Amino acid sequence: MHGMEELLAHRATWSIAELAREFGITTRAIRFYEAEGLIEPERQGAQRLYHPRDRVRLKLILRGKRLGFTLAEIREIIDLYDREPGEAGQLQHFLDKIAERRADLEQKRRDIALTLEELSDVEANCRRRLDELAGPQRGRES
Amino acid sequence: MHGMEELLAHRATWSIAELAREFGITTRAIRFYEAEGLIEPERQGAQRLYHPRDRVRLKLILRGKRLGFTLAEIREIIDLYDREPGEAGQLQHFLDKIAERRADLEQKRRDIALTLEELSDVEANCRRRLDELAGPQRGRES
DNA sequence: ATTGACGTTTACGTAAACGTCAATTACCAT
DNA sequence: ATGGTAATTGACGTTTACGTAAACGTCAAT
Repeated sequence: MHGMEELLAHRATWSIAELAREFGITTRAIRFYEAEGLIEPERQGAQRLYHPRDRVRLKLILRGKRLGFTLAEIREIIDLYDREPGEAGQLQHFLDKIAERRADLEQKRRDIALTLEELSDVEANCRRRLDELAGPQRGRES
Repeated sequence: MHGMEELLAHRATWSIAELAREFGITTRAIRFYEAEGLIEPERQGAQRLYHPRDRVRLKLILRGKRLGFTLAEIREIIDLYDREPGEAGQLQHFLDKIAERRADLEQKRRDIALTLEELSDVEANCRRRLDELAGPQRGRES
């Protein structure tokens, strides 16, 4: 009944160590993402103070990483998310970027589907052989 | 009406340069994959000769890379594919490996779904603003 | 006053996945 | 025989994404 609030998202700010624990990464990594321009925490003197916005970005970064995007690509994606203004030309270029990302993601999705299918095949073979090893005590089972 | 057969998969063997062209990678990369134990082409003296099996593996490698797997992970996956024997303990350990891969892929799938949704939101906002820029010539449409 | 926990910057190290020469060698056509 | 083209190995360089260590500041508790 204590320490719960450290895990929940109610609080408005976090220290670097808290975020590191929460996301299972090192503080070094978090500072590195900042150096790469992916997050910009507030400063209280020398200390960094992370706001909900930074937490969200961290989540996006980690998700991007799971998908195999480079930090540069992740930055592009994040930039797509929170950009407000937009003259017509910019917006069109913007839509193009989105289309690129989407194509990439859909390729990945196809790749995943294929791999999952193949894994199912492999697994089926595997189980069949396991049955063959376990079963032959009594001829065969149906 | 010539050179077609280089693109098709009928032929039984390929040179390293042919495969490099076909898959859009460098010969250096192909040799590197071999050094990492991901493919083992036949040798004709000094030359390498690639068989259909090697082509398939190259495809798997590139697919794995698109999904952000490391070469070590890709090797594990490939090893899952073409392994014949199996004592019971091995087979179980094997099924565990498959389960791990599957979990990883399903996480990626969720990540992709989320990202695609968010991209759709961003795109919708973007189009709305484009309309706002183009539309106001005549009050508003609808 | 000191210890400990946490934070900071700066700098160098490292693993992965190739790229980029360089120096040879093999094969083919003229 | 002689280019020209394609292949080989080996060595070193490069980028990405941090890890690791050093050297120091800050603050609260003992």
